[in-house]
Amino acid sequence: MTATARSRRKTLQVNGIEDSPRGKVLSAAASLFREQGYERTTVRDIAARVGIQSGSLFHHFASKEEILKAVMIDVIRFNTERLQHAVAAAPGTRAKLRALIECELQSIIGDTREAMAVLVYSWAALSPANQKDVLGLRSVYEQVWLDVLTAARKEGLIDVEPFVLRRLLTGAISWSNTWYDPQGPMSIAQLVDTVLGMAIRPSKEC
Amino acid sequence: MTATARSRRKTLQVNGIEDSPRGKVLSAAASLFREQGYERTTVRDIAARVGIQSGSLFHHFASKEEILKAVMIDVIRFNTERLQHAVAAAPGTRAKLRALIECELQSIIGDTREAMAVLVYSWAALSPANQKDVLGLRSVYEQVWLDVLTAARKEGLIDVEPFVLRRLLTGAISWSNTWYDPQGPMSIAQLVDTVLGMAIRPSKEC
DNA sequence: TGCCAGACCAAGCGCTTGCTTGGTAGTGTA
DNA sequence: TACACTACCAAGCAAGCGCTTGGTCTGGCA
Repeated sequence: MTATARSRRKTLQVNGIEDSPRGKVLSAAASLFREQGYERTTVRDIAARVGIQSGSLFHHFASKEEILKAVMIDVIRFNTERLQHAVAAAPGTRAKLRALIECELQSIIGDTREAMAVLVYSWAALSPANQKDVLGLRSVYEQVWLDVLTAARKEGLIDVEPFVLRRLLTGAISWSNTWYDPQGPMSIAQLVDTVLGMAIRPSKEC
Repeated sequence: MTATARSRRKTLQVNGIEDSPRGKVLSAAASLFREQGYERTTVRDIAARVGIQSGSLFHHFASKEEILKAVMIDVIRFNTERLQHAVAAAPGTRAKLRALIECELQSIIGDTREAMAVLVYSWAALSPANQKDVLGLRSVYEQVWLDVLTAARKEGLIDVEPFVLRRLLTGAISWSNTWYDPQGPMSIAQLVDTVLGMAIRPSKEC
C-alpha cells in the first residue's frame, strides 16, 4: 500500500482503531496478540509489523502492557457504543435480546475479532490494577445485557436467572471465535437465531 | 504434610495426576499455568513449588513444553474415561445427554479444574506438532459427545445440528470456570439442569 | 559388600527480553 | 531564521529465561 492510499483511509481500521501512528501500533499488536498470545509476542515483533524500530514503540506507549491495555480499552469502548445503539434501535424486549446476541457475535467473529480474542485470552497478562480499570469499562457493557435480560425475565420471555444466563451466553458466544467460519455453510443470522433459541423460554417458542 | 502422609495417599491428586515425582511436577505446573499462564510461569516457579532445583525438572521432562503437553494429555485421558463410563451407565439418550453435561461441568469446575483451564488458555503455547498429538486424543472425547447428540437429534430431542450445538455447549460450559463458585448459591445439579434446558428442544419440555 | 540407577543439587551458559539512551530528520509556526 | 514538536533510528544494557553440565546422595538388589 502506498503512503497516499494509507493516509486517505483515515477513520477506522479492521478493529475499530484509528489510522494514527498509535492506531497502527494497536492494530498490529491486536493481530499479533491474537496469533501468538501476549507473552509470545515481542515488542520487536510489533515494531516489525508496523515498520519501525522496537525502541520507537516506547515513544507512543510507556510499556508493552500499556499496549495491551489500550487494545482492550479501545475494543470495549467501540463495542459498548455499538451495543447501546443496537439496543436503543430495537423495538421490543425480544428484538433487543436478539440485537444483543447479534451485536456480540459481530464483535467476536466480525470486525473486532482480533481484539476480542485478546480480551479473552490475554486477560491474565494484565496487572491487577489494569484489570480493575478495564473491568470498570466492561461493567458498562455488561449492564446493557443485564438490563435487557431482567426485562425479558419480567415479561416471562426467559426462564433462567439473568446473571446465570448471561454467563452461559458469554461462553457460548465467545467460544465461537474458535470455530465459526464466515465463509462456511452457516450464516451469522442462522447462528444468532440458534443462540436466541437457546436463550428464550421453551414455552414461548411453541 | 509429612512424608508418610504424602506417600499414603498414593493414587489420585487434585487433578487426576499421580503422586510420583513426575506427578508432583505436573500437579504444580497445572496450578501455576492456570494462575499465571504458561509463558509467565518459569521453570524456576514450578521447581520451587515442588521443592527442587529448576535444573532437576529436566531429569523428568525434556522441555518446559513437554510438561505442558503432559498436563494436557493426562487431563484429557482422565476425563475421556470418565465421560465414557458415565455415558455407558446412563439408561436413555436424554439421561446420556445429561450425563455428558454433568461430567463436563465436573471436569471444568471440579476435580480437574486447574488442568482444564490450562487446556483452554494455553493451547496456543503448544507447537503445531504437539497440538496435533493432543487433538488426536481430544477427538476421542468429542466423538462421545457427537454420538449422543446425533442420537438425540434422530429422536427429536434436540433441534440444532449436533456440531453446532456441541460447540455452543463447549463454550457455555468451559466459560463456567471463570465464574462458577461451588460455595455459591447455585448447586452443580442446578447448573446442569439449566444447561440441559438450553440444549433440549423446546417442544419436548412443554 | 559392592554397585547401579534414579533423583536431585550447584553453578552457570548463551540467548532473548522489555526498555533506555542520545541523537536526527521533517514539519509547522512566529 | 529560529525554535519547538513529533516521529523515529541505532545501539546497547540489565535482567531473566530455558536448559546444560558434572557431580553427589540414597535405596534396593546381587
